[in-house]
Amino acid sequence: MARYDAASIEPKWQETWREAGTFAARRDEGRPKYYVLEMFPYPSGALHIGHVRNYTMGDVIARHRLATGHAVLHPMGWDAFGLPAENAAMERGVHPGEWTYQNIAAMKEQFGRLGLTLDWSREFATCDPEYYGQQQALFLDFLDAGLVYRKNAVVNWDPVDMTVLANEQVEDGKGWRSGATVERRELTQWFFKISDFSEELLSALDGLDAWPDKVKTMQRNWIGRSRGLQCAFALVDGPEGHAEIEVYTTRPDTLLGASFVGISPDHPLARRLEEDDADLAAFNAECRKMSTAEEAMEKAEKNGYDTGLTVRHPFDPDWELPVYVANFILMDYGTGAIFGCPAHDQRDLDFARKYDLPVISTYAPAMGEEGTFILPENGGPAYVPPKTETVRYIKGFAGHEAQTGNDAVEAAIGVCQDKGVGRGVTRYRLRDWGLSRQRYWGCPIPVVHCDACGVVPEKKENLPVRLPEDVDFSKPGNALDRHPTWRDVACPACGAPAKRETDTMDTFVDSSWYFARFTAPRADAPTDAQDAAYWMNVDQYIGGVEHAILHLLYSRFFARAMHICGHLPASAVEPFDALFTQGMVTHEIYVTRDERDRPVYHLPKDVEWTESGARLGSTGEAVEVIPSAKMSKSKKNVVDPLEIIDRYGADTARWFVLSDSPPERDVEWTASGAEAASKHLARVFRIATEAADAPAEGADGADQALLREMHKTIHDVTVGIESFGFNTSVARLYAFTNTLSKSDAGRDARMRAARTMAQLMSPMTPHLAEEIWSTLGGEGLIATAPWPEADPAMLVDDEVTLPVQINGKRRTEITVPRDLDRAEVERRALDTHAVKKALDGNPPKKTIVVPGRIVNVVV
RNA sequence: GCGGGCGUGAUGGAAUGGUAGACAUAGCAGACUUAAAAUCUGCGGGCCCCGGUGCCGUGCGGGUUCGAGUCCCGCCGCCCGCACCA
Repeated sequence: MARYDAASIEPKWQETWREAGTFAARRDEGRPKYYVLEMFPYPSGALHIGHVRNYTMGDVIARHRLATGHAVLHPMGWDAFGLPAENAAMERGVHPGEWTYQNIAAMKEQFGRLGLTLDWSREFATCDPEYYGQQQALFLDFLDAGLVYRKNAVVNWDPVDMTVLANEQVEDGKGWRSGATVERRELTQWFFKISDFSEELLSALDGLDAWPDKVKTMQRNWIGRSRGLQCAFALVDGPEGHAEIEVYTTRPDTLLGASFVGISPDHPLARRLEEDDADLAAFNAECRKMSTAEEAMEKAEKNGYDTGLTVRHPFDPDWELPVYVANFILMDYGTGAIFGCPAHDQRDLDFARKYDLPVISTYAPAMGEEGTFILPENGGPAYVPPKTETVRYIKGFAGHEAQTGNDAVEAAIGVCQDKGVGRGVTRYRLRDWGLSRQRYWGCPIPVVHCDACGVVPEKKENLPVRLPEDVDFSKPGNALDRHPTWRDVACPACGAPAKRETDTMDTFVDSSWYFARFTAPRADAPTDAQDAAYWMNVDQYIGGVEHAILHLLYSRFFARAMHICGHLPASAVEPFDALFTQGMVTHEIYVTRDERDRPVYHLPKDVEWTESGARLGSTGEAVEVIPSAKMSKSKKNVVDPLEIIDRYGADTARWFVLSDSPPERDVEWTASGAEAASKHLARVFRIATEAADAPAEGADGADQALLREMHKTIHDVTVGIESFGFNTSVARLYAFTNTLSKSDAGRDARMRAARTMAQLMSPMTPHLAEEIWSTLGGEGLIATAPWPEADPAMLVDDEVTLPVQINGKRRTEITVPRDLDRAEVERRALDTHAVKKALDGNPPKKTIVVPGRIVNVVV
């Protein structure tokens, strides 16, 4: 009897599939198409177990669809631009391109061992000039269509390294390399006009039925449509040209609770006032020494600076309110100015208490709902009920005394407009997408700056604008910008000497259309109309929930923009029909500190466990263990799946990552269990191949019992795969293995059951399945054999056991024919000893019979 | 801070509002074996006047329901995102 030997089986079948071209995607108008896509990886150089989980899930879907007769597109590529390559260049002196392509080669080899159904003929990396050249063509088309523009925006500036920092590179307000305090600096940058699509991107979410609700909710909140009032507070003795402050508020119903007006440190008035006020200039400078990350701003202590100016309340010219510059007001949102209503906003209340400003409630809980309510002016917290709740207005000026916040806001807007105080507006939180990056390793923005002509787009025939190879990474900053000659170019318009743009594109641009490029990866335009029409949309997109907002929103925008420019059909403006967000694989993090107390991360395989705790295997240095977090290259808490593949085979790794944890949930990686998965596959192989040696005649009824169980398994496993319940499919297959091993059925039934089991396992453990299939005389490749179908007649049992509850607690059970009518079920339940005893001769108060499920008797 | 999610035995987890703990891992006991490995069988939430038609039990506290792990409200803990990490 042959033993299960993954090391010999797996390469054999991989070779067979490769030679047969089993997984090459072909347009076939006679079949339904199915495009399954997992978010493509950053080529860190090492496949980690999170990748294995992610790509195995997609592979299960792809293999299942292949078996159900679909023309499947399952491509793979590399999200290859980005910071890590530049960091490697600075740390090790290796060129980012060389480093990246080496990593790609290494990872591709690792991918190859997993037995995935990938069509490698469509592979590309976003750093390939062929890809980013097409991306530059898209940029030029977007520019033509008015979807791109330039404006000033703030960046994190490291004054020592003289370079722009990513938010990730700012730690506690300091640059990660220099340790210098980071400042904000304004640069002219390129923007995509995603805000033009705010309403469209919001309302179209309603049609995405196969997206997780949580992702749609996050996107809705991110886009953040709000209805409010824009109105002006007239300045008393303001500087010239500053007659009033325009504010935006979503709570105009609280206008009579206003106690101050706050403006952003970047507000034009704040900038004007700091010219004459050194203290304010210092305050603003301090505010600008903050990371551009919104999170940092929200967490920072709320500070204000009293400008000494006052404004008049729009309803009462005698009511003057102080004007503060406040560090928590964003210039990017609304008008960069607010009025503060401390009674109904905790942040404003904290601010008012800090600067001794009045607190004026405009509403309080409705009559009869006061409970232990304390007015904020009497020391209570800010009263901020949901806008849907009915409250009682103390200082209302519009609508009823008792009304919901929503009604009050609309009424207030109406009254204000009638009075000529402001106007109702709809706003969105979503900001335009700044795509400029001051870095080398990205897609060059294909424009030229000419003294005479201004900003001139590069000619399409000159694309791609290639990155230069000879670059210097000995200094921080943009290596492209300091290249001696690359910038020098003739103006595409007038031919005079001009300078290339040295900013490159955000890597989110690269990943915002790769799914479309996969449909025609070698086309000499961004897409090919026929291929796009055939393959789009992505039927199933799979990736991490960490991409729930930015990547997915940007891709939705890009698909619309590409449609406007003629690169995608109208049917593809929502590019992902179904989305699944798989959980992350987490792992402990191991850290030591360098001489400047900065963290140095270590791979789990470099850490050894001794009695005295975790230590570095190489030096014995003690290692600090930080609790599990998302596996990331930067934290180095990654596990090498190759070790498992080397030891047990790819099928074991695949089986293991699919079992146990539900795919949408995070899973903590532990080494234990791989052994068990491997044993199980060996058992499956043995039980399946032994079926051929079974006696021709089985025990009475055993064939029928086995086949009945087989059909139930087909049903359950299929449902599991189609609903991303891979762990339950695996569990069901474990159970069926036990059934088969204990069965007394005859040879034919057992071989049939074993072949079916192999088919059901084939999406998860494809090599093992092929081996069993061929051993048991299956026809052709199991990869393309038609998926088994469950016979509905075999799924139902003749008798069912119903639990009988008394007052909701299970007390006994009855076994009845499946179709027994409700009244008879009730009669039999009431006839049980337990129920009769509980009733004690009295009639039941109520009896609930749920056919096929349960009986509940209320006494 | 704001937005979103998650929380069930020692462990991973199962459960259209209907028998909580399927399936598996670790563990324990047994069979086979000179022995080990492999394999097979069984046990497997807690408590107790422990074999009973017994009590408790799905992070904590309330609520809705004939019935709640599941729905609602309020907490606690952990995780993700916050626009220049990808």
